[in-house]
Amino acid sequence: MNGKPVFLSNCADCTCKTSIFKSLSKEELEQINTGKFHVAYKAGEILFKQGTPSSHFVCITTGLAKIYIEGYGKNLILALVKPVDYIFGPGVYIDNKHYYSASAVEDSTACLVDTSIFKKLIRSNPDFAEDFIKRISRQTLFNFEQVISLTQKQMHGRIADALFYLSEKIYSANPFNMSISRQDLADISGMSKESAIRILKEFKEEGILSVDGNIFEILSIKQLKQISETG
Amino acid sequence: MNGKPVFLSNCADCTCKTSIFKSLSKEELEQINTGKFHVAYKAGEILFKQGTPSSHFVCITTGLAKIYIEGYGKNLILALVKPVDYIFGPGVYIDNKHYYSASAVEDSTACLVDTSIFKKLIRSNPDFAEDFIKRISRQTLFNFEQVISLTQKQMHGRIADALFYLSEKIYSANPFNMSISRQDLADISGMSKESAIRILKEFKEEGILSVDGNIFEILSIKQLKQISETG
DNA sequence: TCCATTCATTGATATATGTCAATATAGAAT
DNA sequence: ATTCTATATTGACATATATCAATGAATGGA
Repeated sequence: MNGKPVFLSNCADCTCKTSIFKSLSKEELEQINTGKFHVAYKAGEILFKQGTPSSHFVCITTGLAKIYIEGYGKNLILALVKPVDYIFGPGVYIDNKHYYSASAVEDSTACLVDTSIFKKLIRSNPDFAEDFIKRISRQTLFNFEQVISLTQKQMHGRIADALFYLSEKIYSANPFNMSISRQDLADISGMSKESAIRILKEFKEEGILSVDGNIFEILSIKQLKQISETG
Repeated sequence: MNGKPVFLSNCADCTCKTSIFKSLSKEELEQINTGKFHVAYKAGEILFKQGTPSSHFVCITTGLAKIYIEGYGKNLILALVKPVDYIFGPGVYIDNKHYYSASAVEDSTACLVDTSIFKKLIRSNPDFAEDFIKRISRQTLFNFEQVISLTQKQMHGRIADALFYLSEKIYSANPFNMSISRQDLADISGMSKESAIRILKEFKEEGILSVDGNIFEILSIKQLKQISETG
């Protein structure tokens, strides 16, 4: 795909579709289309809050959002969500509650689709169901990596992992524009923001990372990988 | 259900079925039955190893197993699995690899069913698919609790959580026979075994817990809950 | 029964990490 | 420009936790 995804009010032609919609027929996309909302959020605004009823599937069409668990006094960022990816929490199939909160990190737009339509399609279209299960599975694997990083690595390794996550998975660039705050970086890495800042400083001093305003560049991928590995 | 589940070579009549099989018809159970293996493991034996191909769905019919990720120098126990529950890792829908290892904690027996049969049923039976998704969702919620406990609570809170997990979810008893080792307890709680032992000692001294050989009893659920809450 | 091996326990010590407080910087608003 | 607010940075300090080493207890073979 070349060029930015373009949002169209008609799902069938819209290029902002998340990839799991590819197994849906025109008529099925039409069903999605019917019960759809398109909303704009300013940076910092909350999309939904942990504990509230979850009625809609959320697809991020532009910008960047974070999903995070509000824990004991601090937040843990489970993931950043960029276009075109969707948020569909585990509560939907349990008790229709959100088990994490989501907020916009950058100005963002999102498409909301009623979960009942989604669930109906999972029952009626086995390809779609399978794609959905694959997607959950991939998310679970990501959670595994995350929990191992958070519980078995020291701070340097965790920040290294977070930097790779940002560069490779989120911004898909190496000098990248860091649109998240230091607090967010800390909430990804499971440490205090002061600690996160200190590690960044050390990386700068060792020439592994350069920071110019909000432009981050990983200067030595090899060294940083090494740090990630050795914990 | 009263009395112990009884294993029968015929799935349709066997009471060792995991609850998600309830949405399967007799013929569908017959399919499961055909490609089935029933195996006995001695305590300590490995059921499968992280990184190996995952060809079978594993249902624990007697005993107790642990599933654990082999991380950087130490293990993290993701869950204990008791009868009648099954193990079906996220790798099955990604690359047919195990992303965690499993071993028997007590002498155990298990039924193995080829994953392809399982996947076929998910495509053909929407109720079964939905039950499966519900099950994964519940597991994800459990992972969330776990990661929050591990990353945001101090050792006392984490051991408290582990003790509740054992008493409520695994042994379903209050004076309970602790069949797992201190190392396992530590691997559940994400700390060194020495630290785990020290916390247990403190709980004993404070009269919150009694330990007589392998018999553990939570003496003050209230105080222990308190410790779990305050992190 | 004794030995050998694993598991549990305890103490002493080092260190990774969080907390608190102070200051600096940058953006937004007036 | 100036003030105001949120964010970023730095330092000093307290402490939670791991590591290392030694010992004790329990378990299973021969």
